[in-house]
Amino acid sequence: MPASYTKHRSQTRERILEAAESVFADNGYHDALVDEIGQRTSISKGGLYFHFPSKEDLFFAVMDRLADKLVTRAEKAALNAESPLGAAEAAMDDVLLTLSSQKRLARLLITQGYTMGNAFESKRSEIFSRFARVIGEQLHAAKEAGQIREENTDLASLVWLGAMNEVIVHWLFSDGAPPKDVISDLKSLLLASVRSVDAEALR
Amino acid sequence: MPASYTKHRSQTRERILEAAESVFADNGYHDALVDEIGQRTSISKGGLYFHFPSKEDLFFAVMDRLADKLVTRAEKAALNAESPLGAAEAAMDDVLLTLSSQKRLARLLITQGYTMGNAFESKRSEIFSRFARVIGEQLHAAKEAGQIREENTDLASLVWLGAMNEVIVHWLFSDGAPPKDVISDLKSLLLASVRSVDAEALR
DNA sequence: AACAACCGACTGGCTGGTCGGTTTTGTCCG
DNA sequence: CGGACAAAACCGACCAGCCAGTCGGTTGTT
Repeated sequence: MPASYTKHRSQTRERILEAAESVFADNGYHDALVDEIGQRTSISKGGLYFHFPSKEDLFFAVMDRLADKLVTRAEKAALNAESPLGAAEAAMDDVLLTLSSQKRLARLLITQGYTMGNAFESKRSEIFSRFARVIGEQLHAAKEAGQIREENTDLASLVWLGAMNEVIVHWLFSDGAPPKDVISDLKSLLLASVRSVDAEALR
Repeated sequence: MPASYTKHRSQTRERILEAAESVFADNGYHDALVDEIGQRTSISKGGLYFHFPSKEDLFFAVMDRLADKLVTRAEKAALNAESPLGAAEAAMDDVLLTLSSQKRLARLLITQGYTMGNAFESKRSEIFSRFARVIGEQLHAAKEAGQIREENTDLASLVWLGAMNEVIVHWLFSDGAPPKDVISDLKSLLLASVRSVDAEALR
């Protein structure tokens, strides 16, 4: 296989992933038609199946790519913070802002993890675990630094994740109400859930 | 229509709902076969379609029935509490215990709201709103009573709901680890998220 | 020539829903 | 009481639409 193939090949893969993302986001896994992904890509069904063995694999690739993008962004945002707790807050902020500015992505990421029957629920779990880990690491560091009271940082990161998830879902379903101040309220709620009494008194 | 029909009629409906609940819980909406519901009920497909106009309607009926049961239980549990915040805690406790003792129900309720394509996501939203309202009412009362600091009780109820949801999902996907002390840790996290500083100091 | 990349008409399995027919249940009357 | 009648309840073989995946063939690249 000549080397220059691989470049063009990955370009095409990317084009397909892009189109698939939007089709899955619009319709959900079941109602998304492989043919429509073909149309938006101007690649025939046969072409698609040359690059991805099945609709299912394509979907997984889309989800992974999406999670990569978000986690990378969030980690980068966390780097600029001064304290561990600040880092956790920054990561949370970044994810909330990103998702709330891209309704389609939010819908895809949150909603569609479930949509493929029992055999595939684990994919949702896998991706959410990645997010939980990012938060969890910061919380753990914050505990070491005495910034928080909470012992169970793994649980706390789940709580944060779940709360963020639910707030976004709620926003997804109710019309396009932008969660301006909701985000800051949410942050103070979650910070309060873990912050130590000392730190609380300082406010 | 003779009056005595209706009794037998609702019995049969109940039998169908029961079987449908278990089939949907096992397989998810899409992979659940109407024929299998028929088999478990010993009612033919035609019989099912006499009682429910479509698979979709049957699913909705199952979800509504489930939500009814849970909300009723939770409200009852809340009645026995001394304070509003205690009531919120009791309701949370009840739901967590109920769901964690019935994995299949939890899976159905939490997971399957999404599984029917974009047109039906609102059902999930509707049911979750009912739960949020139960929590929200208690939190609001707690605010009036000065038990909590948080202004935005609607948001707080979403946070609680989302956190509970995520913890349960996590438990669903990781093996059968029972969330014994996790529940009490979760409760203290959530209470801390809203409790006023005064109350905190009293602990 | 050889192989990658792509094409698109076709098919095969699947399953919600239908419908003409059968059985059961309740009612009415002689 | 019983038997005739109607409506409800139920049956299950069948149908029709849908769509992921296939495959023999074509085009482009090295």
